[in-house]
Parts: sequence; C-alpha cells; structure tokens
Amino acid sequence: MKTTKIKVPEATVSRLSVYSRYLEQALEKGIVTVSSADIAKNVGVTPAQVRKDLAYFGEFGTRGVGYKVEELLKYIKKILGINTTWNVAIIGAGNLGTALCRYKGFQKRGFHIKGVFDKDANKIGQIMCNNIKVKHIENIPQEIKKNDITLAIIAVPASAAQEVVDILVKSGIKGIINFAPQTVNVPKGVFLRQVDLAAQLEVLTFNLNEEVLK
Amino acid sequence: MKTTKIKVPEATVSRLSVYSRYLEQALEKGIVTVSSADIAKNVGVTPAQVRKDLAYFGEFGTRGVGYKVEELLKYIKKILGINTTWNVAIIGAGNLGTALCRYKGFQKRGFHIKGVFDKDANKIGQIMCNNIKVKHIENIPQEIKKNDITLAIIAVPASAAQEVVDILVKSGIKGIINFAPQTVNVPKGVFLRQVDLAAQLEVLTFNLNEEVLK
DNA sequence: TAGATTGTTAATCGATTAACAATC
DNA sequence: TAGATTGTTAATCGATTAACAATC
Repeated sequence: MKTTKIKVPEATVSRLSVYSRYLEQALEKGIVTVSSADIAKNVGVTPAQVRKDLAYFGEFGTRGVGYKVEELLKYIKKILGINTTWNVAIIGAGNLGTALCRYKGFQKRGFHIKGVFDKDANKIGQIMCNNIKVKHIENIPQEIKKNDITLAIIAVPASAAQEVVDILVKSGIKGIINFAPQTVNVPKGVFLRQVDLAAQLEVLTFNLNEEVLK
Repeated sequence: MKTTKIKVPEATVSRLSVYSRYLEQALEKGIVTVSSADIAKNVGVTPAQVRKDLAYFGEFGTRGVGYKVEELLKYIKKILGINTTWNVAIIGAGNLGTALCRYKGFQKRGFHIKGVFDKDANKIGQIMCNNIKVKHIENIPQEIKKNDITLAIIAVPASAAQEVVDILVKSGIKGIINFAPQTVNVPKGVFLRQVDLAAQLEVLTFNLNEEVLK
C-alpha cells in the first residue's frame, strides 16, 4: 500500500464509504466494470471528484475502460479499514443505545457490538442485542480488554458525555462516536466524531427559513 | 432581519447549533455575558470562527464587552428557525425509527413527532411514542396535511428509501433526513440531509488504519 | 483614559472543478 | 486506429485564520 504523504480530506473518506455502497449494489446486479461517471451519477458527485478521491490512494482503474467493480470495492474496503471486522462498545442503554445495538447496518459493514454499558441498576443484566447483557460502566476497562474492543459509541445524556469519554480513553479506546449533544474533549491519538441528530434537523429549518426570506 | 446576500456555509449553520447549545448551558449556570473566546474554548473552534459565523447574520455583540448570553441565544434560535416548533414525521417503525420517536433531544429543541409510518401490517396500530399509533405509508399525504408536518425522518431499509422520498416529496415535505444508507434524489426546493451511521464508524477505522501506517 | 473585545478585511489554506495528456 | 476514460495538473472556488481598526 502506498504511504499517504498528502493529507486526505475527511470529506473524501466519507465519500469512499458512499462509493463502496454503490459498488456493492453494482456487484449484486452483476455489473463488472464502472466508469467514474457511473459512480458519480449514482452517488451525486462529479466524475472528477471520484477520480480525485481515488487518486489519493493509488491507481485503481484502466484508461479507456474504467474500474473493475469487485476489485475497486476490495481496494476501498481496505483503505477504509473494513476488510476486517471491528468490535464496538455502546455506552448508554436507553432508546438510542438499544436501537444502535440492534441496527443491522453496523453488522453488515463488519462492526460487531461486543458490549453495552449503563449506570442504571434497572438496566444492568438486561439483554440488548446478540445476547449481550448490559453491564455497569465500571466494567468498561476490563470488558474492552477482554473483548478486544477498539471503537465506542456514546448514547448517554449530554451531562454524562465527558465523563464517559474519559473512562473510554483511559480504557484504551481509539475511536469514539458521540451522539450526546455535548462538545467533549479527547487527547491526541483518539479520534472523535460528533453526530448531533437535532442539529441535523436545524440545518433543515435554517434552509427552510432562508427560502421564505428570498 | 438582514437579508443574506452572501451564501452562508453549511458548516456555519451546524456550528450555530453547537453555539446555541453552549449558550443554553451558560444561561442555566447564570452566566450573563460571554466573549467569542469563551464560546470558542467551550465548543472547540477559534474565536475568529465564532465572530465570522455570527457576522453572516448581523452584529450581536458589544466591542470590549462580548455577547449577552440570553440575547445571542435568542438571535441564533431565530436564525436557525427554532424560535417556533416544527412537526416531524418518521418513516419506518423499526428499531431506529422507534428510538428516534422517543428521543428526548428532538422535543427539547422544539421538534414534535406527529406521525410514524410503516408498511409492515404487524406494526400498524402499535403505539410508538407520545401516544402516536403507527399508520400505513399510504396515509402519509393526508396525515402530513392534517398535522401540519414539514419535516420527515427516513428510517427504512436502503431498498425502500427512494420510494419513501418520492411519497414525501409528493406530499409536500420540504426537509428530509435520510438514515438509510442509500443515495436518494430530491427535486429542487426540498432539502435533504444524509446521516450514515456506518460511514461515521468507517471514518474512524480509516483514521486508525492511517495511524498504524505512520 | 486604558484595556478588552468586537466586526471586518485581507491573507492563507484547503477542497473542488476543469482541462487534457496519457493510454487502454 | 478511433473512441473512451483514466490520472494528474492547474485554475477556481470557498472556507478558515490572522490581523487590526473601531469602539465599548
């Protein structure tokens, strides 16, 4: 694999996920070869964008021909690191945590939920998904080691988010998705993504408001 | 209100949501005035960024002093269009749809779930949240009109996403959040946001992979 | 007044798009 | 070969940051 010298934009990485989903669908349909224009049309970007995104990582196509679907899919999965499976912990066994635990989309992409944690005594011991019992937050460090968990999803109230982040970081977690609507801090070397569901709706209402003003 | 001539970056809009959350917390704590540096420190951006973001919409501060928390919060909420409430439909009464229906974070920001729809006969008639009964997808057009619903959240399988989008658009929905991992098309004048949960994890695994290569 | 902090402009940085030579 | 499409460079566009005059 080519060692990347130039920094890859985060937007490029997100788009690679989208390309890979399209390629999976194309593969199912029995499509063998696609052009950057095909990919672009199906995912709503420009062909130049597709080629540029791929160019960060190497040369995967054939001039005059295009890309082999199966091959390109394999490459992108490797680039994204999803040629292997990953073990994931969910913190917070409320509605959202439960739903995420049962969400098929994670399994489908090789993410296996291996632990669900909460503080609430009523929830501990309950079975959430895949026969996983909710454990107390205290057990995070040992469970993460025992089950080789690398990623964590936070689905606790905003007020508890930073505390949970700190526990996770101390336990050696390297990547966190935070669903709590709360800015949190992680040390260098730990990757964080903030997913703010209400803020998503607010971008829509902003746009609707602007439309009215026009 | 100043009519915006210059296009506001989407990133600015998202940050306004984040600023407003911080301001709400500050208000609760009884903080009266904040500087751009205060906001910046708490949400993890630069003070210049905060001032630039606000400058798209007017002058809300006092030089040498800062911003009045309560006042700025009110302005931002008005800009985002969340000085009023919005009615929302959820399509898909599976795990994710159910969780989103019960999610407190929406209510807290003035988003009221007024309808939940599914195709599955077993789900129809079940009570999801706020005493809302799941209705068949066929009922979307009339329910949307009846309940004055403007926004919709799609939580159906990828294969059904475009079909649902088309129904929603035909019913007059103006803003859609799509949780299905599927690129969909909307006509001009309808706003769409794609929230791809697995892709979020994949950005993390990409980063972890890169770290290893270094 | 002196110190603080805004609002705004200009400079920088980064990402997207267009264009085209390379090449299948 | 001629047509098609990649990979890559240069041009454009847009967003962030730095700097500072305005002003409380």
